[in-house]
Amino acid sequence: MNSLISSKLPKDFYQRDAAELAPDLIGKIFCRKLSSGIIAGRIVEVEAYDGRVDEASHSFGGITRRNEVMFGGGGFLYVYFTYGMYYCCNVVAGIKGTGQGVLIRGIEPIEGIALMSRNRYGRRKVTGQEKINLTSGPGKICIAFGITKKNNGVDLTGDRIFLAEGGDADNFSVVCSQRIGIKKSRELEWRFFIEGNNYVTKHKLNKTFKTFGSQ
DNA sequence: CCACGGATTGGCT
DNA sequence: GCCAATCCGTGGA
Repeated sequence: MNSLISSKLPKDFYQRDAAELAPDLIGKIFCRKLSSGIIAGRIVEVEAYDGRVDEASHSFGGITRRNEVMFGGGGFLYVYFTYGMYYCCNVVAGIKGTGQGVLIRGIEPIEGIALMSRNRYGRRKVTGQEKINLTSGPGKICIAFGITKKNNGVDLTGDRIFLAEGGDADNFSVVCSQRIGIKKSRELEWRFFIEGNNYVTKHKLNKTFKTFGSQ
C-alpha cells in the first residue's frame, strides 16, 4: 500500500476540463484509509459534468450552498445527497470558478473487500454476485467506502481519501456513451467505462457504446 | 432477462 | 410542490 501512496495523483492532474479528465480517471485507484483498514479499488466507469455547457450538471445554474465545492478548482471531492437516501461522489475538475466534476460510477474492489461488505451488507463475507454488487454504481460506491456528506470538500491530495496511479495491470479499452439517469443534455457522450468490466453499471447503453481509446 | 414502481429527503421554483 | 447524476424488489415474458 505504500506504493499507492507514493503514486498519489498530484493537484495539477485534476486542473483540466472534466470531459478531458474523465477518461484518464479510468484505471486509476480510488483509496480510503480508515482506522479499521484500507479500502481501495480501480475506477472502471465515470461521467463528466461541466456547468458551463451542460444543463445536466449541478453547477449549471451557478454557485449554491450545495454545489460550491464544484467551483473550488480540481482535486477535491464533491459529495451530494440524492433520491432521499443515497450519496454519490465526484472528483472536482477544472480551474477555480468553472464548476466541473467527474462522477465515479463504477469501481472494481482491490483491497478491503470485507470492510466494503460490512458497510453494504452488515457482514464481512460475500458471494460472487454480492461482490459484483458492492461497487457497481455511484450510490453503492459511497455505501461501500463509507462516504457521506461529511466528506464533501475533502482535498484529494490529502492522506485519507486520494487517487493513485493504476500500476502495471492497466491493459483495457475505454469506450464512451451517453450518460445515465439524466433528462437534460442527453446528447453529450460523456460517460466513459471499460468495455465488459463486471463493475460497470448494468444498462442498455452498455451495448451501444462507441470506441474511444485504449492504453 | 427486462420493465416498472416505491422508498425517502433535500434543493430549488 | 415537484423532482432528483439511485437502488432494489417484484412480476411477467
